Amino acid sequence: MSVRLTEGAVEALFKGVEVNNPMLQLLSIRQIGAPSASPRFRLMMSDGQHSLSSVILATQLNYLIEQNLLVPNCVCLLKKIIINTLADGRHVVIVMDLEILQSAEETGGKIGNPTPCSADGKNSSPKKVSSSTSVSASPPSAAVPGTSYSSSNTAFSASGGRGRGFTGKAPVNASPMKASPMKASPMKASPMKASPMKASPMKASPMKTSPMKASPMKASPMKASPMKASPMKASPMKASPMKASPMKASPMKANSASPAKAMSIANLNPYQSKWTIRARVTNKSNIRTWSNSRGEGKLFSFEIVDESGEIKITAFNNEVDKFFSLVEQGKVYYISKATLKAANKQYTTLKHEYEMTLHANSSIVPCDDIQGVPTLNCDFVPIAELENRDKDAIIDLIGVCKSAEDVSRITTKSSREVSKRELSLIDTTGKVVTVTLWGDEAEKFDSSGQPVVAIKGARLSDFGGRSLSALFSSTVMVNPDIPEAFRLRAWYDKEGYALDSQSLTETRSSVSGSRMNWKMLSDVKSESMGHGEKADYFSCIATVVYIRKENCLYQACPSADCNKKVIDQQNGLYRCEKCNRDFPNFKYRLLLSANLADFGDNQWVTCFQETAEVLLGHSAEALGQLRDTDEDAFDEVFQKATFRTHIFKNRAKLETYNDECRVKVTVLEVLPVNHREYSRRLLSNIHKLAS
DNA sequence: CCCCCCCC
Repeated sequence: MSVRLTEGAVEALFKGVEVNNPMLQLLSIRQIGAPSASPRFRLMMSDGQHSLSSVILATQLNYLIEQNLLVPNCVCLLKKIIINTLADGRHVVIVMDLEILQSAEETGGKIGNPTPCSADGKNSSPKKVSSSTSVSASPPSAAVPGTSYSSSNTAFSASGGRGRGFTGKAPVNASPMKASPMKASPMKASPMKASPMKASPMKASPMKTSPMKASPMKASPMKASPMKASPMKASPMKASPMKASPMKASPMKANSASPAKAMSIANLNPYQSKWTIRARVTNKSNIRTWSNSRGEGKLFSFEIVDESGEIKITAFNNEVDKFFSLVEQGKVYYISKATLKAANKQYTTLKHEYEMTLHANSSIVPCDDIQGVPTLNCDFVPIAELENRDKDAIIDLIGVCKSAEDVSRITTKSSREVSKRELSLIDTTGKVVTVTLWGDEAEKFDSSGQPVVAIKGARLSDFGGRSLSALFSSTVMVNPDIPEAFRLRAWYDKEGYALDSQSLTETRSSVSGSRMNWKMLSDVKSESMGHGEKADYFSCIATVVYIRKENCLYQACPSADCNKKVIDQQNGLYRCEKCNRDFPNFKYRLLLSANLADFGDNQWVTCFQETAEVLLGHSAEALGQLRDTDEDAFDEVFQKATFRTHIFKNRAKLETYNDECRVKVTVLEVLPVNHREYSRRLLSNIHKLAS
């Protein structure tokens, strides 16, 4: 079988015209520069008519040569190339990604009799281009911002383990090449595919991700106080990241010596130095110092985002002095003349192949034109879904901070002191998860008012089942100005707060701790609980067998701290004796009597407002409305709450009522039972009964 | 050129 080389492609490339997906034959390989751990290979490629020797293989493809996959006479599809223009006007083609479509054996020798392209005017009569790749040199002026390259198949498209969405540009395969000869080739099954990146990951998800990405976002990351002065504001993202501009569909485009105004982050690479990007700072670190055998110094780093992707930037020493105060979280800048190097995947949570280092000539200029520059790309994972995610996954999460611990100091294994604070976040899945904040973020966090908290890039741990930990690279936002946050706020205030929510994180303080004084209901009588001077506190796992719905609601004084029952004056006013005032309104409060049972006994208990709301799964206010408007629905609430099993934390105290002494049990907290705890208690009780 | 991501 034979493949068809892309006629005319070599001549086009020689002239600096980009060709999308040319199919070329490799004629020879030469190592250039000093031998090193990462050598450079120069290739001579042919289209059957001409040959071109100014072709350099990007080092990440060196393995193809080392493994003898890329050998003379094989036929390659160049899937991503970059054309660099040298000072003297010559062009160098960097091959970023290629696929070997036909082995040297299959090809069986040199195709045609190509003559070398050289600067001596050999190319004065451009040949007609083969139908498989229309070569048309667009004028440089046609370049648009962010598309200084023709797009290609797979290079730089999103892939990898990061769960969050990536608003990268869709890969546009503009190549008219249809049936890939590869399909028919026996090579297909072999590891000849040169692309180091997974193919076609883009179709996987950008659209299914949260609407946030398509929305303007005003966030207030805690770590950035300047944010308060300059709220992040972004114009809406293009609704469809999958849509390609006509420009990008152009199979070829002239490589401009003076690059277009803005390059996209996803296209940044070490092989081209003349670029400017326009991007928003999303995650600025503090200044850190280091001291090791190689020396000492200071640095800070930050991450930037544009509509194509994200990249990390680091500044050292002089550049720290120069740029630290200029670079503000949330602001947009033009950035140019920085060094690109391979990202150390061990340390980055971003997906970019490269990261950036600022140097003496680097330029960072604030940019007022923020049109189209997105803010954070978050792909929030529902809390219930965390159970199905792998340990160590990097997760974006949003939830209402139901509760938070006080900040505490811990000492790490390496004897460093650090502050930490644990938050309990809940979302509409009704599940709760513990998130740990560290350092400054832990100290500054204010949980008052149960704020909505969004975290980009937290790490999932399997501690206590499932829990999350903020990283240095995480961004924590309190009450971010995004639709998800508004939705969560409304949901929580309406119903979420009254949910008998279950935590994915089992902590000692919540349930399984030694602080729990576990009892069976029969112990209340047999141990004469509540008979002492002080009340007895105990916990049990029990099932609700009856809830008295009569008189469970009362009309209470509407003032904030008064829950006194009001007297209906029958004139539209309600009197609070305690406040000595008449009010035009009241609030509903719950005071519930329920009968709980376990295998040994049953017990009447009292639930006040908060515990009653959890038990019934509705707010007192909602129940009051329901009783007044829909009695069937009201009854159903009680039916649904009956025969449910929970953990009850209780207080037992002897009370005298109408000259009769009896133990009153008040429920202080209702917690969900998980299977593990249930089994543990069951075993413990069996032991107790047996002894 | 850093690379710390911690604790129960």
